[in-house]
Amino acid sequence: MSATLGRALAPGADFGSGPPTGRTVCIEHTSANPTGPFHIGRVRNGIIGDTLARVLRAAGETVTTQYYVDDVGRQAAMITWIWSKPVEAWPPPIRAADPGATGPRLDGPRPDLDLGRPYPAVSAYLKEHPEAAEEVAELSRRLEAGDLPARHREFAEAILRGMLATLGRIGIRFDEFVWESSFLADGSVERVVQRLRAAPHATVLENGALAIDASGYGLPKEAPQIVVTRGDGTSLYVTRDVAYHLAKLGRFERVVDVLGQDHGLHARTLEALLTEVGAPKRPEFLIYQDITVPEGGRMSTRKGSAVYLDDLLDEAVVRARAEVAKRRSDVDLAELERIARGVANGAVRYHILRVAPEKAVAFRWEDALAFEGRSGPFVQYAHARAASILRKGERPDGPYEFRSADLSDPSSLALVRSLSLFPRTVAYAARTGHVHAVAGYAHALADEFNRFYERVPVLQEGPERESRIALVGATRTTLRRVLELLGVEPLESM
RNA sequence: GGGCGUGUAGCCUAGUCUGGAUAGGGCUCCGGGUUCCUAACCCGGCGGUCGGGGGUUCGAAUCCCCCCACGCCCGCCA
Repeated sequence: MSATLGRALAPGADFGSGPPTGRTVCIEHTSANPTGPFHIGRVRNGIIGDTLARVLRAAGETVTTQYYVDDVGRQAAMITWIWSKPVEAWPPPIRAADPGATGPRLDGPRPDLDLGRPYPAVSAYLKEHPEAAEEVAELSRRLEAGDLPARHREFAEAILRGMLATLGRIGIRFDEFVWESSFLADGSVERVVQRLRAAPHATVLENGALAIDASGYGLPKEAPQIVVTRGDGTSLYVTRDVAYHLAKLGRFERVVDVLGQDHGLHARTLEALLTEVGAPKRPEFLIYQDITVPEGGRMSTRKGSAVYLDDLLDEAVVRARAEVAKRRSDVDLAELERIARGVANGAVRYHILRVAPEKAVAFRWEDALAFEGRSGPFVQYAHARAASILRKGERPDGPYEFRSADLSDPSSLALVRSLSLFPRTVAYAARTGHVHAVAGYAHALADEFNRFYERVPVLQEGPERESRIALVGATRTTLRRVLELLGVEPLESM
């Protein structure tokens, strides 16, 4: 007991953190194409990736997060294709999707909405209009040749800016952005192609396309070959991804990619190509399953089944505001708003994190907005209770002193036991990538504290008072730490 | 057809890597709890063929084999 409490209460120490490993690790996550706002399906990637980064940092790793921006593919080409035309010249079906558009609006509060709005219509239109599709294909070829149209990068950056603002609402930020075009510009894609040409299983197809015979890599039988350049010599996405990964593998000791299950085959293809070019090591993949709609199927912007993160967060704030207003007549509007946002964001982040990544999640509003039970607000509430006791005990930040003998009742012992589990939980999550274990631990600790709270009158005058305050101090610190790992705001009151 | 993933009470979920005793939680539902540190809480109750069948083992949700269901992927797209 003394050891656990001592570590949890040590001033300045990060209870639960491991010593620095000296190891550098790159976590690539999210990497959504800049084509429009995030829906909740896409953002599972970011929430898992961001949390993994926090957990690995706590475990002592030196973490760099990267967002890989695809600015040279067909999707990027579609955005530039449509916005390079005067709006009056847009095909009517696309025009109909964004009737208010007058031209590319880059300086609005939501450039991802402004520029991404016509995207689904463009996508649909191209399927039925080969001549337009050919224009986009031609543009795509230009992009890949390094011939970027005047405002191309501007469009991509604007949409990305809007998307990142949304992610920022739930605490997701990136250390670095890596643009796919940079690997074409610096010649590294070309070097990859050269190496693959000389690789053990290289073959040239009838039309001149370069491929790798993948039969030895255990890939599906129907995909015996990995094509790395088209007949016209241009590279494919996976080829450019090899260049990106060689750069990452050369710079970081560990490389982790957070990928949706639909990219599972891509991951194995990438591994095969990295082996072919003689890469010294390989990336680790953290694969998560989709968030589906209750009726089944993935979220789709075009089908109208997508739930946007911003809308979810807005609704969460509305509901949280009502909850806070119900019980806090003592706070002003600004404070009420601050608490509501913290609760709302905590609920949404926790809802995604509570489930193992390999489980598919059927999105339901009432689940995502739950503030009770196994939820973010449940843990936040326990933290707020602890903080409140410490304020009233006039020991918000210590110093804390305890005698083990004062904490020999079952509730205190159980709480200490729960606290002692924190370091190994962090270590486990870091080792396995099972960040949901941290969410589970957070709930278990909050649960144990709530029981303690119910049974032990901490501030009651008596010989145990100081020790009990110390135990609450240790719990508050640990709850704060675990909430930070989850990216959920540790509210001082709610 | 092949590959990958998932299947645990009405619903959601932990545990499966590393086999161990009555399979933990949450939601819903029912019944309690507030002169006392925030009731977004606590206590009790209802509810389980751990997808099915074989096998290994003293012992299987967990390991092996077969099958079933669901999801995703199997482009010179990304």
